[in-house]
Amino acid sequence: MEQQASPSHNELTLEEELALIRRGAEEVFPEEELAEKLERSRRQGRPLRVKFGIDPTTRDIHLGHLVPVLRLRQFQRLGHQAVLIIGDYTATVGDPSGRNKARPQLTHEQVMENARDYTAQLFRFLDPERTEVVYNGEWFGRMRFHDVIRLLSRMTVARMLEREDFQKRFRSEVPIGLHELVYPLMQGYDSVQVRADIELGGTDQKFNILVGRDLQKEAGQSPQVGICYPILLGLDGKEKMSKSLGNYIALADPPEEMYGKTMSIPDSLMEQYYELLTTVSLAELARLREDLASGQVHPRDAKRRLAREIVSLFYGEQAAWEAEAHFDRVHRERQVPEDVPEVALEPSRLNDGRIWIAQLLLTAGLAKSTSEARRLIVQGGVRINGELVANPDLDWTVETGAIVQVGRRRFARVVLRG
RNA sequence: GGAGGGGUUCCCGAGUGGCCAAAGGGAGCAGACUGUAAAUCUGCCGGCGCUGCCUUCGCAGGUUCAAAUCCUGCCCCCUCCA
Repeated sequence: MEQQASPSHNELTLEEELALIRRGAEEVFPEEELAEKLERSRRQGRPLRVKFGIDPTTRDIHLGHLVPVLRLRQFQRLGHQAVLIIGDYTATVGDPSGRNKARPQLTHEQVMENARDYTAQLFRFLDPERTEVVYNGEWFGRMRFHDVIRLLSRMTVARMLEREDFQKRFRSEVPIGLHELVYPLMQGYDSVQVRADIELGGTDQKFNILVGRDLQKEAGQSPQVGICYPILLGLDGKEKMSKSLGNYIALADPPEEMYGKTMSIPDSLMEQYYELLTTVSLAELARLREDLASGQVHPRDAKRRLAREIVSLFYGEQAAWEAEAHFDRVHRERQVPEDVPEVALEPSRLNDGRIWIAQLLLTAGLAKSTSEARRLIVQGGVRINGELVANPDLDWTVETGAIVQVGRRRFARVVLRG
């Protein structure tokens, strides 16, 4: 799939290297400095230090988090040095970038726990030989109050409040905590500490990355180049991918789910996903775009391939084909999947071997309440063994092995226990 | 510290004594169409074995036949002044 780019600089021209690096990037600033840095790196035989920071604020990471990581991997394959910053300190502050309210502040213990999971997951993609992992608590934990004050003096209130996200919150009277104003300085200071040549991040990180440049300059370092990637949109195609919006594909999702979720994205999202999440070459993507435009390729087939690519990234090609087969069985042929979760019913809870259908849906987790179950039935969304259930008052005679279905894709298999 | 504005159902946001389980929008769910796409159309969208009943409008009390709406206290947020 991906050209396993050689660690040695010499096999690629500068232009080729630049092209690989620029893939998917929405912004590189300053543009010229990137080429200069690469050029100098080649001349001196010194790999660039490419910084990427994560705040372990949650345990499960999703594809959105992965975008810069995959780009970081690209750098490694080109022979550069990844500097992975675990924001154990910054996570307890909370990055306000692009937020419409303050993040909840986590305790250091929570953060450290998350951090373990995080790094384990990321090393499925990164080359440990070329990755330096550092915790920013290393330096922030040692700072004295007067060090903090000195750091704060580098920023002006006006510059902070210019930001769109703060402006919005200010206007709509949503509180802005002072600690939130400190965040960009902390991230910027990380860059000074690790002497970053390049920092990767989402476009929402632009401000923070620029602050890093300022601080580096003041520290007498050559300022880092920022490379920002678009914020990956979620499955709905509208909002950014995020856990709280529920429009995400988690790294931990099983293959079938990854495949299915990918198939449910709007067509308009395919190109972004291809570019940011797969290793399909840019030349091939250009061709695919043409074929789609001319009708040579059905969008559905392009999406099937995308889904396979994404599953392969995590589980390998074999699993990808299996996920596809599973998908076809369930969704194209509309058969019941083979791995339906079971609902265990205790005979003692039955009346004469019967159970109220709404209660069954509730027990099976297919409805949140009997009221909801009722609605689903009335609206024609419930089937037992493929038979539409029309009566919300039905007392159903339990049959072991029966398949209860809500909507198109939620199933449960009834099992009598005892 | 002083003055003013505000806290409504998942989110935004209307509602200032009964017609309010609370307008409208968004999200979500179900149905039709389809490629588990988009767009569109229809319905639902607090709970309860549900033609009825119960619980909700920051919290706690009170007035009233009747309160999201009036009164008192408390908590939280915002703005302006300093």
